Amino acid sequence: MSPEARPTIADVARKAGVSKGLVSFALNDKPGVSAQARTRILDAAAELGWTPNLRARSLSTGRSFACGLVIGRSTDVIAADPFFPSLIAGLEDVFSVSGQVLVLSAATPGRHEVETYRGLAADRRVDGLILTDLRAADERIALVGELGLHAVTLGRPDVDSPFSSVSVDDGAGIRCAVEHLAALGHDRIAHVAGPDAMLHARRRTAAFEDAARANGMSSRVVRTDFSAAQGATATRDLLALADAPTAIVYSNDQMAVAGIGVAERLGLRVPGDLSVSGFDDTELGRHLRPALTSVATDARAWGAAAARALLGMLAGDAVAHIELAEPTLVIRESTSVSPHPPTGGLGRH
Amino acid sequence: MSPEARPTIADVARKAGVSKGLVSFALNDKPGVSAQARTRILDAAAELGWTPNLRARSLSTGRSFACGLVIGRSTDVIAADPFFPSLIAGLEDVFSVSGQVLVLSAATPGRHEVETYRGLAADRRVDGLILTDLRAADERIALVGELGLHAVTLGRPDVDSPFSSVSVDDGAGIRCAVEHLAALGHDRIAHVAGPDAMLHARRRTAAFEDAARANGMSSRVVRTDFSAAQGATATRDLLALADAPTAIVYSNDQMAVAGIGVAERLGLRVPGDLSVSGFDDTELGRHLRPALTSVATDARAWGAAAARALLGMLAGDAVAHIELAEPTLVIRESTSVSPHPPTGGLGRH
DNA sequence: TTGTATGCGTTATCAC
DNA sequence: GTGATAACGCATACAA
Repeated sequence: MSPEARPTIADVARKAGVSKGLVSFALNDKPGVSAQARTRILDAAAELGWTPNLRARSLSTGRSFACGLVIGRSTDVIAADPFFPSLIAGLEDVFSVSGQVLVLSAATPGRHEVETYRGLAADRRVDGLILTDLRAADERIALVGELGLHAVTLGRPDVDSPFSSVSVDDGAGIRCAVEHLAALGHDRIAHVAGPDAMLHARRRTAAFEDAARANGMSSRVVRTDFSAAQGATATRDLLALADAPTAIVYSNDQMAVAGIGVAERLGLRVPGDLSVSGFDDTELGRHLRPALTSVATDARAWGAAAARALLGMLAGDAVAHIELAEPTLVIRESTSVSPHPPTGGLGRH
Repeated sequence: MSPEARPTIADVARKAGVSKGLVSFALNDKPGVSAQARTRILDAAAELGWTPNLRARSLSTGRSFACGLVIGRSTDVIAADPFFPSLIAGLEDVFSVSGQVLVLSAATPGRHEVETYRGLAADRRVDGLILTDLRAADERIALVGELGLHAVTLGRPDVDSPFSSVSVDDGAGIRCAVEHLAALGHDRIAHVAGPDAMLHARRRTAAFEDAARANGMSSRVVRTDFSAAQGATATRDLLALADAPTAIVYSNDQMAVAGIGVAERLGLRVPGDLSVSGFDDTELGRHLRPALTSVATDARAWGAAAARALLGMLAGDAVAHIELAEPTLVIRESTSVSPHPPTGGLGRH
C-alpha cells in the first residue's frame, strides 16, 4: 500500500513473464538473452519506471560506486589552501557524470589518518581512493594495497606502487620562476618550501636548487608547513640575514602574500626591493597590489584526470602514468629587476 | 578458500548454534534473547572477529550511514572561498566519530543542482543533507522534503521548513563593523554584498542599512557574486563616485583584499583614505598589509553543530533551531579614523 | 536460452 | 519469553 514503493526487479520479471535473473542479464547487456525476451524485459522495465536499487546492487556486486579522498593535512591548512576545492571540483566534473560519488574524509582530532583509511576499507565505503600529498616512503601506498582498494596517486611515489598516477611537473614551474628571476638580474634568491616529508615539496626544492646553481645564483631554502603564518616567519628570518635575498620563490600563494606583508612592514618595497613569486596562481593573486607573479597549475584538470584514471583502474585498465601539461609562470607585478644587479648583469642595459 | 573471506552472521550463528536472526538481535541489544544465548553469541562473534557488512546492513535497514553536502555555487567561487573547507572540517569532526561518512557533490557543467539532489535521493546515497547558501524562497527545502530525505539548514529559511537549522547572526557581525566605522567618524559608507538571491547576503545587507541609518550615515550597497573579481569591480565603481565612501564593508575577505588592491592602484591609502573591513576572518587577512579588520565567524563550529543536528534528526529528535555564538569584529589595520570627519565628530578630539 | 540458488544483515511473522 | 524462518533486492555461478 505504500505509495513510495519502488518497483523491484521481481515486478519487472513478473510483468515480462521471465525470471529475475534474466531481467538482470537483459538490463546489463549480457549475452544469453534472446532479442525477443530482451525487448519484452526492457519494455516492462520502462513501463514500470524501474531503476535498480543501488544498495542491493552494491551488496551483490561488492562495489560501492563511490571513491574517496582522504585529506591528511591539518584542516586549518586546508582551509587556507585553494588547491583542494579546485581538485575536488575536477574530481566531481568526472564522477558526477559517471554515477560515482565522492566520499570525503578528513583526519580529525578524533580519528587519525591510518584509521581513516582502514575504516573506509573495512566498511567498503569506497571502491578506490585518490592519494594526494604524497610523502617520502609513503606507507599509505602499501596500506591501501593491502586493504584491497584501488587508488590513483597525485604524482609518482618514491616507492613501488601498483597504482596509476597523474603528475604535474611542478619542478618545471619552479625552474621557470628561477629563470625569470635570473633574467631580471637577481643573484641571491631563496625558496620558502613546504614540508620536507612531502614529495612535491622536495621536488620543488630540488628544482629550485638546480635552477639556481645552473644560473649561477646563490640560494637558500626554508621549510614550512605551507601555512601563511610559517610563510611570514620564514620571510622574516630570510630578510634578517646580512646577505638577505633579493627575490623569494614561495611554494604557494598564501605564503607569498604573507611574505609580501612582512617585507612591506620592514619598509621594503615589493618588487622594488624584493621580488616575490607564488605557486598555484590563486584567483586572489591577480587582485593584490602588487599583483602576484605565480606558477599556474591547473588543479581542476588534475582532479579530472585523476578521477578518469581511477575509473579506468576500476574498469580493469592497465596501470598508467599520466603526465599533465607543464605549469606556466604568470608574470605580474611582484617581480622586477634586482635592486643589486650583478656586475655585467642586466642592470647595465 | 579465499583468505580475504570475512566471517558472516551465518558463521557466527553456526558457531553459537543459533539462527541468524537471533545473532542480529543479540548484537543489536534487542530484547528476546536469553542471557545464556547472548553470551554464547557474543563470544562466537568475538572469536571469529565478526563485524557486520555495512552494505548488507544498508540494504536491510534502508539507511546509508552517509550524509551529503551539495555545493551549488560555481566551483570557481568555492575555490576562492575558505568557508567551505572550514565547514567541511567541522562536519568531519562529528561524522568521523559517529560512523557516518560525508558525500560531497558539486553542481558541475554536466549536472545541475536539482539533478544532483534527485540523484542522491534516487540512489539513497545519503540519509540526510546539509543545506547551505540558502536562497530566497528556496525550492530545495520542498524538494528535499519530497525526496524523503532529512536535512539541516545553515541559517533559517524564509519558507516553511520541516528541518532543523543552525544559525549564526551574521547581521550582528555587520552591525559591529558599521558601529566601529561610525565610532571612527565615517559618515559615508558602502557595502559590497553577495548575491541578492542568497538569504545571508540579504540579511547582511539589511543589517548594514539599518546600522548605517541608526548611526546617521549615508550608505550604498553594491551586489556581487562573492568573487574577488566582482569585489574589485564594485570597489572601482564606488570609488569613481563624486561622493565616494570613506569606508567599505565587504561581505567576505577575498573581496576586501581585491578592494584594497583597487584602492591602492587608484592612489588611495588604506586605511588613511579608505577604511576596509572583511568578513569570515580568513587566516590570510592577518598577514596582509594592512592587516584586515574582519568579522570572525566560526565556520568549523558551525559545521560541527550542523552535523550534530543532522545526526539528531536521523535519530528521531524533534526539530530544533540552534543559534550559535555571535560573530565578533576583529579590528586590525585596515580601518582607521575617517579622512573627512563630520562636523562635531570625533575628528576634533 | 532460461530458471534457480546463494550471498548479506535486519526484521516481520510465526512456532513453541 | 525464546527462538527459528523467510523475505527483502540485485547480481551471478550453476543447473536445466
